[in-house]
Amino acid sequence: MTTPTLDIALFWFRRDLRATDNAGLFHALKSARQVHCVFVFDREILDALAEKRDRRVEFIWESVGELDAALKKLGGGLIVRHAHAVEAIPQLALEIKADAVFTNEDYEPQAIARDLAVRDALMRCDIGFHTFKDTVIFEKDEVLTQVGGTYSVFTPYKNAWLKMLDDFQLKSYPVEKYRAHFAKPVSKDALMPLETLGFERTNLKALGIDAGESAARKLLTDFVKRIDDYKTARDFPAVKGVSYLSIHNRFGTISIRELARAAHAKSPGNAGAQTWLSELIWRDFYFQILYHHPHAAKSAFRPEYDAIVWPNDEALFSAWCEARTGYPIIDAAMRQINETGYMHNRLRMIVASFLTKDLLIDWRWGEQYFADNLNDFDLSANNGGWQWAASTGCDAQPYFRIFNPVTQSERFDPHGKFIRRYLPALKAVPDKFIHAPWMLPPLDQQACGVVIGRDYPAPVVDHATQRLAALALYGKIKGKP
DNA sequence: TTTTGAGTTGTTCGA
DNA sequence: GTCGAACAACTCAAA
Repeated sequence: MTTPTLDIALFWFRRDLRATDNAGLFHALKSARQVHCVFVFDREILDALAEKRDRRVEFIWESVGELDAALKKLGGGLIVRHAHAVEAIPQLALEIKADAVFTNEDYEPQAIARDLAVRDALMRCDIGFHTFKDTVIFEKDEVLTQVGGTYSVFTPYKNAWLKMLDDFQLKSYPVEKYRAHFAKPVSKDALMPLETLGFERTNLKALGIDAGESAARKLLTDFVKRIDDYKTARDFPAVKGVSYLSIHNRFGTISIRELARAAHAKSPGNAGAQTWLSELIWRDFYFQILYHHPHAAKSAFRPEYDAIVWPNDEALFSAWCEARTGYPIIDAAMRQINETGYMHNRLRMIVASFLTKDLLIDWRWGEQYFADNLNDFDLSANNGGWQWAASTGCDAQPYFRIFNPVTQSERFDPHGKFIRRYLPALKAVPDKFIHAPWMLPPLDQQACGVVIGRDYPAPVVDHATQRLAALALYGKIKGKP
């Protein structure tokens, strides 16, 4: 064991709410004789939330509670504050007479600005600020082309990523090894009730979404048993085929290295594990894309697509948001996000394609709706996904890839099991018509109690017509700078 | 420098 | 019902 070089350090938790395999925490404990831990409920972020019932805030609050308990078990504990992080961190660092603040790197534009401000404030007090890679396997400048450039196409990025992967990248950071270096927390800084933060309980528990490290590990254990089937099962929203770990990835209640280790261990010869690992690589990919191309957060990754003049019909947008487009797969998917804050990945693609290429609405409207409503919302992945669907992003495939909502529905929800779960009005519609109920002859509509236009909306647009309109819309900007 | 091969998740049309 | 071609042409990354 090395001798600590610092006396007192502060470790700042952000999107890494766990006490195991935590790179920054490990380095803080290794470097300092005494480490205090803090989590700040940042007013900068919380005050901007209009809705006071927010599953994400509740999830964080729950996870922080479990984190505090885990740290106490290790001999430490958590200082919890409700403040502006930019001021609170330097202030706390001074209070505890810290020599340095340690944290894990956050790559989002707003986080980068916040951390710069904190670094500056700390520097003025002669306090160090050290950040570590923890959120990703490979960060911004690690996976580069042969001439040192950054990748903007996924497949070569993935190949280079896999080539670089070794035991070092996958190793765990055993926090418990330096447990003797945890400082005892001060009792007045204990976790406050959710109400004190200005928030209320949501239906998180009722939805079966459990917060914290223990819940994440339980999900992983369960998923690893199903991972062999992942490659095909992941596309069917009515099937339990995916890991459901996205929210834990968002808040770091499980280490990305732990997930990659699980996938990598099974990867050779296991198509499911390979496919899932590939999803983790996508996550790294979009993190580095946004870091190197920050303009993509607000505009098209390929600037020429900013020239598209979106019709942006507000009534159609409302129909999309409120799950009354008349396309069952779209409406069921939108009900899923509205009721649970989650949407199956296949459905995210289908509704995104529908919003941009059938309703001809700016992808940023949809991106914002997802940002407001997804429990697992992550700027880089959400932005990358929307730009992919809108054909304005990294994907080099042509813009005429337009999902047919009926075909997708038939392929990925063949018996309408998912549709019926969220649209009980369509319960009695035969499988043959569940994907396009407007095709039901009027007498049959009467018979199964679903009169189109009365019990379920007529389609707000005609796909074939809108497809051509989308092609024309994108075609207009073709070849222009 | 030039060339070559390829690009997450698709759809439609016509044989 | 199944299958291959067309959708059009560009950019990326490596050879």
